[in-house]
Amino acid sequence: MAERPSLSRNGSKMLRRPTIRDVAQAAAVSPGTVSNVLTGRRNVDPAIRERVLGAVEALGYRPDVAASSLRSTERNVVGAVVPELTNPFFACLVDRLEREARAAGKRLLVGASNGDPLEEEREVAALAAWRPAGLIVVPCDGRFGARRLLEREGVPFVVVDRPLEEGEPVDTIAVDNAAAAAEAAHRLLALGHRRVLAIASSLALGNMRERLAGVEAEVAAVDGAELETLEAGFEPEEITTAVAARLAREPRPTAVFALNNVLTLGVLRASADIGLVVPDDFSLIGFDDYDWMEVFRPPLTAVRQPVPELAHMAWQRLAERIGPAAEDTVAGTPCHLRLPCHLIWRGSVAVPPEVRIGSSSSKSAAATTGSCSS
Amino acid sequence: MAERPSLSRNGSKMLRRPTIRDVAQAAAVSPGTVSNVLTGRRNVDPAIRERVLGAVEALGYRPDVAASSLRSTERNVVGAVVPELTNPFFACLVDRLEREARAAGKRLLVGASNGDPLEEEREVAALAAWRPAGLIVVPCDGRFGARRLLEREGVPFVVVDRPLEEGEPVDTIAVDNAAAAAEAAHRLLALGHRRVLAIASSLALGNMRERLAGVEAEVAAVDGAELETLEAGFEPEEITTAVAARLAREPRPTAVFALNNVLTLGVLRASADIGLVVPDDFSLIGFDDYDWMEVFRPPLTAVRQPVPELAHMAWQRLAERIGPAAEDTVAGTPCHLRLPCHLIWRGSVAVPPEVRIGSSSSKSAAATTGSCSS
DNA sequence: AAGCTTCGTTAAAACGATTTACGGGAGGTC
DNA sequence: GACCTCCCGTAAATCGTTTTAACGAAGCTT
Repeated sequence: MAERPSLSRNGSKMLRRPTIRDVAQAAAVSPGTVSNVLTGRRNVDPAIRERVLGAVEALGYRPDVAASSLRSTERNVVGAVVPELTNPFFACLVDRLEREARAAGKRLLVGASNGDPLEEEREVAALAAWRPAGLIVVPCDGRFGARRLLEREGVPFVVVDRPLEEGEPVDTIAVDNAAAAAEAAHRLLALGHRRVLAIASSLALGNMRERLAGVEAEVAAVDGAELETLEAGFEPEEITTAVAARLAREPRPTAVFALNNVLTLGVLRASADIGLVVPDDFSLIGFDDYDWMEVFRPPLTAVRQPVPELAHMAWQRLAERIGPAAEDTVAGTPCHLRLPCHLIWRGSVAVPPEVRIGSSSSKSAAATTGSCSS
Repeated sequence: MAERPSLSRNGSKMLRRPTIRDVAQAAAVSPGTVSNVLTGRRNVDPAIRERVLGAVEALGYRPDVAASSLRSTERNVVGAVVPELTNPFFACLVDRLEREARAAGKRLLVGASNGDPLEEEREVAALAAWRPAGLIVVPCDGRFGARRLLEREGVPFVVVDRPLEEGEPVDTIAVDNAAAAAEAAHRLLALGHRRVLAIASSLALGNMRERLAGVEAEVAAVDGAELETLEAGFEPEEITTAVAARLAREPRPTAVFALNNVLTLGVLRASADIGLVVPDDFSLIGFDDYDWMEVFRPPLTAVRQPVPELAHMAWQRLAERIGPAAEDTVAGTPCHLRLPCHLIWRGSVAVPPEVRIGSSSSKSAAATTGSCSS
């Protein structure tokens, strides 16, 4: 029971942080009782509880997270790995996950893979070392090699936004990419567009493949309609040049569908570079909707993803996996949840020139109701 | 030395995660030696080191972070608290800080205060419980009440982006708000603008006050020039209505300076709502520059902040505070670093109508070189 | 060759909390 | 009143790692 007033280097008197033993001593109880008061695991006499809380307050005691999580069976962190923090879609996702975590009394540990499977694996491994309750991952390719590690280590995880390759028995929370893309394509076709260009980042991504499939199905159903696909990559510059190169070439598509927010921006940049005007020279729909798209001129038609719901459902699913007896009840039934998107109809889509000549109707397309059929 | 093969609930054979003792046993050395190999704190015989690393690999051993940071003197996390994760400015900051942390072998723990000083304090307290090496904070008001807690607890911290109230001996890394705002204002005045509206979120924020001061100084130096200030808040809706209300009233300013990215968006929304056109009805400059502003029509003139440098300097400063003998060498000299911004001149600023009538020069302002004088 | 330093390994203590096992007192039943 | 149960507080064990202290071997000096 030796005293340890521990001086700091500069000699000033700086008491070390109070431990649970200090609190126990101040309240004249045992450390175990203090723990019981703070964690609430066992009942404690009200008078004693007050004394303990008083001592906690007086000393400014705050439990050491490392010590707590070392001994405790309770896991108090959840990891999240996303391709990039600066992409507003992922930023929003992380923000919502952080709120979910806080509401559950846990801390969210975020990691970025920067689109590199190797970094992703490193990040997943690093997070696994924290003994997290689970991981929420947006994989940067359809393989998600790091899943082996998680399975070996017994860490529950949920995949968000980007479905893995077919047949993987993995919990997946995503939007209904095919339906949302199909609805957008359907509207374009209905207006008379026959040359549609769909721009994806990479076909290695499940969400991109699904969106393309949705568009493809609609285009195939319309006689004389042609779908062209462009794989434009991830970096702004490469996207811009790739898109500009295509748009400068005849025959130019009458409608362009940018399959994520970075691509939408790339299309706008390319379009500006080569002097094309939306929607006069081509119509534009983007997957992902952001504030600035509403005030853009023309206002951009876009598919809005329900990111908060995505985060909520991912969290909920992970909670099920974590909960007591999780293995018995939900192990055999990996869920593949699909949330409906919402098509926001604005002014960046017009009737194509061919139709425009034939009919005398107004140039800009009339907005019909744009709710997404789930 | 009892065996513990620990079965999981569903009865499948699942060995517990290997510990350092397992590795030690497999390599026929003591746990201390394994630790020395992995942390590199002490020299280990090459042959033994190979044996240990082999055992680590074979068992898939990964040190438990909680146990490690409980015992170690080394602090392996750094906390970051920002007002909101979804604001691209903070998202970018967090992204860069995360990279800095990773490069330093630490993990960044991010927390959001959502603009609420109480939440901020809770978040800071929560992060302090992790025994972080330090904290990087963007406070949500000029008081930063949570600093008491940090000082009491002895946690080093650096304030970023928003300087505290005068006279606070606190490390602060920010941009040169006054100079950047002054340069922008100077350019507006030089074009002939005399009614300037500066829109801030809240005057409780140090960065806003500095930016206003920069504008004010320039306006005061020009005869007949008037500066009007609007405090528009933080939420998109309130900003939009406040700005719209002002812009609908005569006399309308000929130039608007939105003092952050959210405000810029608010101005654009308000402008669209009441049917005004930039730059015909008023010129617009925004603090903060983002990708979409370049492709906007008209392209938005903006002040670009050096966020990566901001993050780098903040990290570096924190490292100094953390490093050995930090108290002796740097304690008495809180630094107030100011990084230069860059004015990106685009098409959203025009010559005001008064001048336009008088002269026969082109309507849109000619772009002169726009580098920011530090 | 004795004595001293240096180097590398090990056993054991320590970090700060939670959990377990135990024990004493109160209350209830027969 | 004996006996059993329940409740609640305490002491001690424990989590998995790092650090400290001790120790033997090897190298160097004189």
